[in-house]
Amino acid sequence: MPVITLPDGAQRVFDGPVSGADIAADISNSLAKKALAVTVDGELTDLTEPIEQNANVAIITRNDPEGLELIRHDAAHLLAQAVQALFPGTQVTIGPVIEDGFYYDFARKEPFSTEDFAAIEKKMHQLVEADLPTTKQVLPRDEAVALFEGLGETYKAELIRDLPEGEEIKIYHHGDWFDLCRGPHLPSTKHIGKAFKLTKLAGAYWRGDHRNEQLQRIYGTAWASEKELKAYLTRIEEAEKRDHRKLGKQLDLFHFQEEAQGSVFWHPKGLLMWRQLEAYMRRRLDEDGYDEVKTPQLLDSKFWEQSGHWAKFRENMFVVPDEVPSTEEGASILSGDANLMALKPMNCPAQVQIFKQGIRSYRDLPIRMAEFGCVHRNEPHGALHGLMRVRQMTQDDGHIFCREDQVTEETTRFLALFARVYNDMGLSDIAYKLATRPAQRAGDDATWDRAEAALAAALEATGLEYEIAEGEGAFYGPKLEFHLTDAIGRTWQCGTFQLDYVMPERLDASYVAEDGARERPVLLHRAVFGTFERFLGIMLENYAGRMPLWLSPTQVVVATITTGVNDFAEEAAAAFRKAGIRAETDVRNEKINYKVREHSDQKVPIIAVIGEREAESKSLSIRRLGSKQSEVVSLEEAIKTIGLEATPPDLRG
RNA sequence: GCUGCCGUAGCUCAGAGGUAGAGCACUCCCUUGGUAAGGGAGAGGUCGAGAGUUCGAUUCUCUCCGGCAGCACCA
Repeated sequence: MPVITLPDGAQRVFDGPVSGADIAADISNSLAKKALAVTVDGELTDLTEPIEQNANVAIITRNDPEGLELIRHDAAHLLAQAVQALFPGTQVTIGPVIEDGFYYDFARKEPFSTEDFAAIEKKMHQLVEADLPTTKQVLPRDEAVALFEGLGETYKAELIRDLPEGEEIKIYHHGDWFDLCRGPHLPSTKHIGKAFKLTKLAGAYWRGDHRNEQLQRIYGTAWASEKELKAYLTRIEEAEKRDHRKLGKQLDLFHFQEEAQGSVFWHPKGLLMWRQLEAYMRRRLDEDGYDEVKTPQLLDSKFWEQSGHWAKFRENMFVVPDEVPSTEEGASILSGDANLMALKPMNCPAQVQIFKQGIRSYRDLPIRMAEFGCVHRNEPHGALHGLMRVRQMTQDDGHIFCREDQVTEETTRFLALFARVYNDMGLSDIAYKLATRPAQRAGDDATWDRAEAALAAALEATGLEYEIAEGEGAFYGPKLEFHLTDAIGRTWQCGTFQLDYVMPERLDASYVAEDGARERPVLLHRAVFGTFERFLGIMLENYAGRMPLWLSPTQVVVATITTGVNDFAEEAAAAFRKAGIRAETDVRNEKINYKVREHSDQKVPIIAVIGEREAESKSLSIRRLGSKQSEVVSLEEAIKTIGLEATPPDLRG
């Protein structure tokens, strides 16, 4: 006699096992029609699954978040079903739900093309129309393997073999098509609805390993209603306009060209933003007890061998011989006797050399060393992505050398600095991750245990929510990663904080402890922005190019209405500049409408218009970006208020 | 690096087996106009590079280079 408790607290008693469908029907006819699945004591399950004991049950419809998940999951099956109907011989593999949609990975010799999408979608719609019922079948492992192997579905058979012992092997049928699946699923294909669309086609490695064969992945998006689908597509379209690569071109901030792929040509306006960020960060670091240093670009390979980077990353380093090759030898000199140097891919070994000069005492610690360090990494072609992933980048890098008993305090201190900076930048959507030991690593397990525990403890103390990124740590230590999201939802690691017991050992850094013994310092690698390149990319997308006043390359454009007032315009602009405000004039023989439009397109935050009236009274008509209003104020007043507003956040009173 | 798609004027894009087009931007002329495009004229292209097919290729085929999306990688 199961007692079913519904979300509103109401209870219903049934005299035997009861399914979600029965319960929905018991409540109302309309609910029975809308029901997609149920949660039983919080666990999502099929509508047909019998419930034999007392339970809290909620009926899931397409308007519930779980309902949307189901729609997407079923849409993935639908895609596979349609593809196998249209392209016989295609093998299915996996097809999970992802943010905003789903994908399915297929194995097929011939490539799919996005031109196939129309036909596939059409087939999918037909299958929805056909309203194929879903049925579940549980099979013994051997039979399941045999079933899929018999169909030539070797990937599925492999998946079944690898399922943990004791796990129920479930096959879901949609009409006469079926797939191995954990479930649950919608009652029938009709419930998927019409609000789906195939979006892109890409390669993906079987089981995420590049040594395996590559599959063809078809992505799709699916929603509870066509209205939501349309809203999603519009949202993506809008977001693409905020792409920092587009903004970089439109606003004349930077460019790339193939003679220096992955490296940025910074134009004057882009560099102005960079300079504001750099000056800001330098002030923050000064205030927080860092000593700024500058280390060489090219270092002997022996440092990289010592540090372990040579073994792990040589392929991704720019290596140069340290002598001028003669023409005949030139070609082979890299593999010859010449001593090898490398452009630094990171700053730590170089900064450690500064630490190692002279003898350090425990009294000197912590030493906080900072560097705006330009590094080069030969990233794979396919990895390059605008400012987000480049080959030459400048990190706001820093290394803290401290005693073990200072680790917690330094971590906390860094987290406070990080929070201050991101707050000043107006960035709040940050994901915190604790990246733990990777498979290939240096240092023994006891050291890793210690390092991971220390980082976790410091993080816990801050109360920040974080997720564990298993195996994602650096080869020398665990990391705290700070991820930000770009315009279309991709996430990028910006800041980082790494706890390292290995590098000091390898590079033989030590200090004299209280008892006179030599001790290894703990090395904390840290960056707040990460790199200026990526951080600027994130900022541009975050603000859609409308940067806060203090970061705007041009803060004010003084635009004239007639040439008769040009002198006053020049006078006003000069006065702005004298007050530290970045001002330009626009005295072209153009209409004011035209000028307003052009500077608005260029996202200039303030346009100061001068006509006869303003010139006479030594005033300006101030128009803010995004506003249609304008306000006439005296030149002195404008300088005062704009000057105040343009003050970097850390310098405001 | 892998898979798929793309590469035409400074920018955004159209085009087709027979010597290439638009809008904006640019230059010049007219216009002195009050808050998101005033008018006219002009200049601008080895159609990413190379090879092949063809009487003829920017268009078709192949190779390379670059870009985009995803995967893999990311000290």
